[in-house]
Formats: sequence, C-alpha cells, structure tokens
Amino acid sequence: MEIPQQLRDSGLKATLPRLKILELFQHSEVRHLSAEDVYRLLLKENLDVGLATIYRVLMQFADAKILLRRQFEGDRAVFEINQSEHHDHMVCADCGKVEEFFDEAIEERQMLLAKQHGFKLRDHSLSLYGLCKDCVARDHAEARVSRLQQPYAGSARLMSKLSKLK
Amino acid sequence: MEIPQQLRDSGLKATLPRLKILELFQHSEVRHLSAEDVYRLLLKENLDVGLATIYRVLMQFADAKILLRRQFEGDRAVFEINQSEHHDHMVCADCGKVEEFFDEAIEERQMLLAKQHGFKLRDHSLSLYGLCKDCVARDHAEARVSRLQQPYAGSARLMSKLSKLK
DNA sequence: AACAATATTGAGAATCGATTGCATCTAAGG
DNA sequence: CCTTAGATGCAATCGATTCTCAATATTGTT
Repeated sequence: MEIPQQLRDSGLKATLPRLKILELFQHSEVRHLSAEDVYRLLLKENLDVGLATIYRVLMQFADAKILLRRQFEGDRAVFEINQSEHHDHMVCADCGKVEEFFDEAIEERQMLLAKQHGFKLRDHSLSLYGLCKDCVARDHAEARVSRLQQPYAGSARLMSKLSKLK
Repeated sequence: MEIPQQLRDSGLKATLPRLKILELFQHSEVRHLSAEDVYRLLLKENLDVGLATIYRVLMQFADAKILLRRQFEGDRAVFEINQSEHHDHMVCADCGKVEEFFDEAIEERQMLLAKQHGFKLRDHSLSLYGLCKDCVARDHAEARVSRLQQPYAGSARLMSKLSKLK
C-alpha cells in the first residue's frame, strides 16, 4: 500500500516527519530501532525534527499497528515494522543483535496454558537472552589466544601484589 | 535458612532495612512487589527508610539471587522471592494480578530453538498478557447489565447530535 | 491558489523510575 | 567499648519518555 494512504487510513496526516520515519523502518538495514536511533538517523539526513515528535509518532504508529513496540530486559523500547508474521526474539547480550524466530509448538502450548487457567490471552512476549553464534565463536577464539599468551592472568596477579604493598 | 545467615553468606550486613525487606517478601500476600510497593509497606510499619536504600537493597538481593527481578511490558520492575522453581508469568491487564506457570514442553522447545540458531541460551522471559479468570467473569457480568440498561449507547448518540449543533 | 479549520510540530520544561555522591550512622569483630 | 568497613538517608542526578504551548503545516473547501 502507498504510505500516505496507509497514514490516512489511520487518521494521521501525511507529514514529513511521519513519512521519513516510516521510510526509515522500511529501508533500514537494522530492523529494531529505538527512538534515539530514529532521531540520530533523521538528523544525519539533515531533517530538523524534535525528539518529542519521534516519540509521538512512534506511539501513534504502534497504536495504528504500523509498528510494533518491543521492550527487551529493561532496555529502552525498540520498534519494528509490522509486516511479517508474528514472531519472538533472541537477543544477544554481547553484540545486541536481535534474531527472530517462530515456533508453532510454543504458540500452541501458550494457548493451552491460558485456557487451563481461564485466562483470556491477548498478547505474549517471549525473548531468549544469551550469546549469538558469532559472539560464541569470538569468545572461544579469544579464550584460545588467552590460554597461549596468558597476559591478563599474570597482570592480575601482579596488580594484586602491588595493591597489598602501598 | 536463618535470614541473618542468608545475608552474611552474600557478604551483606544484617541491617534493619534489609531484614525488614526480606521479611516483607517472605510474608506478604502479594508475591510481586515494586520498589515503591516495598517503600510504602515499610512506611506503614513506621520504618524510617529511604527509597534509595530500597533500590540498593533490592539490587543487592537480586545479585545475591535472594530475589528475582522481573519486568512486565514497560511497567516498573517488580521483585519476587527466589525460592520456588523456575516459572513464567501470566499478567492480567485489568486487575494486575500475576499468576505463575511452568511448562516443560515450552522450556524444551526454547532450548532446541536456541541450539538450532547456534545461540548460547542464558536466560529467557516469557509473559502472557490478557484477562484473568475473575476479570473475564466480571466483564461478562457487566456486558449483560449493559445490554439491559444501555445507558452509554443512548448517551453517545445524544452527544453526537449535540456536538453537530453548537 | 488562497482560505479556514484543525492537526502537528519543535523546543524546552516536567515527569517517571532508577541511580549515585556524600556526610553521617551502625553492625560486627576484636 | 572501639574501630572501621560497610550501610544509610537525603538530595542531586540520570536517561527515557511525556507534556505544554506557541508556531507551523496539512487538508478539504472555495
């Protein structure tokens, strides 16, 4: 659908900030953007836009189901465009990368559990936290180097001695 | 285990604020308490304690694994005592009640999915949002009354007419 | 194209939950 | 009791978000 039409359908005027923000989410390499991220990206394009406007527009887009609001572990909120199927997330604690996944079995269990509790399920949020493939590999590589050179262990022992002297 | 011992094992002195806070979590009807909740409950007991202390102590207890820190959908953080088995949560959007559940099948799928993505799983957070049993029942009851009396529908139509006049 | 009605904006102040710096207390081991 | 590392309350501060309001931009209508 054309963007201006998409906005009009939500009762929102097609203003420059709104158009640019939507464009960002449709074309950015990174799928999950915080308000600050959006702010900085728009400044880079020489757009004179206030942070307050970003927050307002993001909220409106989330209300209109154009964007989805996500909040990982006490982090700042991030938004992603709402055009793929429902999914959950794996968040890398090291590099911050967010991977998406979907599992039918989990979805079904959730519905079953809700039913068993007499709970009317509206929404859910499932996030896995840990280290992504790349960061696990990097950690292993570093551990290997460290075992050969042992620069930090030696240094730590030295520091400990020094601190006891003074 | 005795409380003072539990504290000492974590390298924490057995101070009045800490003892009272732990006591609260062990005896309160409500299992999930925010820093503000704790603050108000302690004030009620005529404890002269600063909010900063609450935050500090809660953080220390979470570090020491005495409490668990939870964060539901952009809400303020809440804490619960860490003495039962791992579980996830159902949060009622209406009354705020938090129910706990555990599902082996979901846990296993999570581990499988992580493995498939080369992801080293450290932690996860699963929360179901919706209406609890009681609130569903109440909603139904109110809907029934409303169908009989229809006070709002009529009033809304009147308002609409009036707004077009002036 | 200019208008009027209305929604939207940017800037800064205000708010919210949470954290931190600091001078003052206090628990715990001698 | 006395020392001292650790803990406290208070106030200042933080980062994220929301609010306020005067100025501006969009939209449907002439």
